[in-house]
Amino acid sequence: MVAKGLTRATLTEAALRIVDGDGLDALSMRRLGSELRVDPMAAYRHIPNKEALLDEVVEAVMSEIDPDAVDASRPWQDQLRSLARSYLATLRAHPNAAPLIAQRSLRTAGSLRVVEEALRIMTEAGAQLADAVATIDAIGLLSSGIAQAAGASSEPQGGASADRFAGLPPHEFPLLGQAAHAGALSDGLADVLDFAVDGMIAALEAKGAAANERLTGAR
Amino acid sequence: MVAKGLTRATLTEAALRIVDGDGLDALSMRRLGSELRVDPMAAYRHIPNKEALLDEVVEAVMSEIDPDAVDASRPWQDQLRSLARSYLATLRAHPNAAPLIAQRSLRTAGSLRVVEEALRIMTEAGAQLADAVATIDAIGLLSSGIAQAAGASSEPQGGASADRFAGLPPHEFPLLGQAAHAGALSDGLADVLDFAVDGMIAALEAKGAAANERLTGAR
DNA sequence: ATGGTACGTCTACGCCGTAGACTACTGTGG
DNA sequence: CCACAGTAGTCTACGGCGTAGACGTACCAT
Repeated sequence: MVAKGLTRATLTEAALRIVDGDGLDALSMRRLGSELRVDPMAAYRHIPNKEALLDEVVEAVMSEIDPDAVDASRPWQDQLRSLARSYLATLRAHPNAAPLIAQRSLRTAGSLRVVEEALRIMTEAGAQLADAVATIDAIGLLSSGIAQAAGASSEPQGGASADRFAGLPPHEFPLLGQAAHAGALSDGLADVLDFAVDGMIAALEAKGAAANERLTGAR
Repeated sequence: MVAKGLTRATLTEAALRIVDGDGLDALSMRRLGSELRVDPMAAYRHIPNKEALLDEVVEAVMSEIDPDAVDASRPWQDQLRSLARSYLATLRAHPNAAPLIAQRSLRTAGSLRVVEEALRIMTEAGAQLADAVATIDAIGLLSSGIAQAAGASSEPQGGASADRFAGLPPHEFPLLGQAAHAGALSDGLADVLDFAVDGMIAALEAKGAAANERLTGAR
């Protein structure tokens, strides 16, 4: 009586379930085994070590992103914004896995489709490849950072992190205190990505416009 | 013969030395003890648990940033750029500690001075507080992400990460392959921050200009 | 039927964070 | 001057971790 039919996919699925439900620290090989009603060491028939399992988890999350969801008929700016939003939304669906993704994001194969798609959108709009890479890097880094921060702040207590800033000595930190009272520090995290993306779009537009003027001999 | 004169500061210093030298995983209470030629449990006379020690390490790194290094006579855009650069430079000096900072950055007191300073620069230039917060958040998140990625990529092997992308099937990922060959993926990480900051500056300028026009009734 | 192979199990090793009892020293009030 | 309380470092031990290596057991092709 062996044949529990364990596979890499089953393991990954269970691992992600544990991480989502009980946090990254809760994911141990022993816990994984008990989740699947199997000896902890059984996993090692399918993965070389825990690192590989974590890679698989990252891969699983990243493959939830659907790069084809963007409407190709919209202007490239909208496409880029939409891509960034779905990237962030996916990460926010797995806040506990965000630290993993922050460390491995660009190195995992699952995100390559999204990256390629974003590069296509921007270069077809006339952007330099290096600028496009910078933009998509920034989007990836920001998204994982935001998802991570959002996950971390909600776990310890409720939303008391804003209160800590609100209690700062107002003479030393007037603006921070003000921002805390306005809720800008805690609520606005998701807006950070939009703001940054808009900013980078503006920069790309400016560069593109300058290049066009140079080409057409205008100005 | 007891009196080794252990203090919180000594512990923090040794901890950071271990992290910088041998990586985050190398920092264990036992290792910390042996580094200071002291029983591992001795640390617990000065800190409640390892979490607190990690907080101290983050604090130590953050306090290396000197927010007064920016030249107040320069335009606010340059001040912001300079602040962002010194933030990133500090984090890059401790790449192994970057994951810690990514998780705790805004929650630690040491970074508050920098944040306050950045908010002051931007709001004095006419930016909305919420936009200023978004900008500084993005700078913090990007910097820690960049420092972390830079540290992670150099540790496993040399710089072979670019080669992995270079070996991708060119039909599926033409732009990624191109970017890899151009070195844009690995070398350009530091430029990402500059690019994003420039973009956000552009956005702030645009918003400011629009607000000014509205105020003066121009256009 | 038999031998090989894939998969799950078991035991054990050396790490980890840290609780709790113990010891040696220091500075203070009688 | 001394007892005594408090402080700082030590020791032992517990439960948990990742995983190496030996061991069974069920299947499949010969």
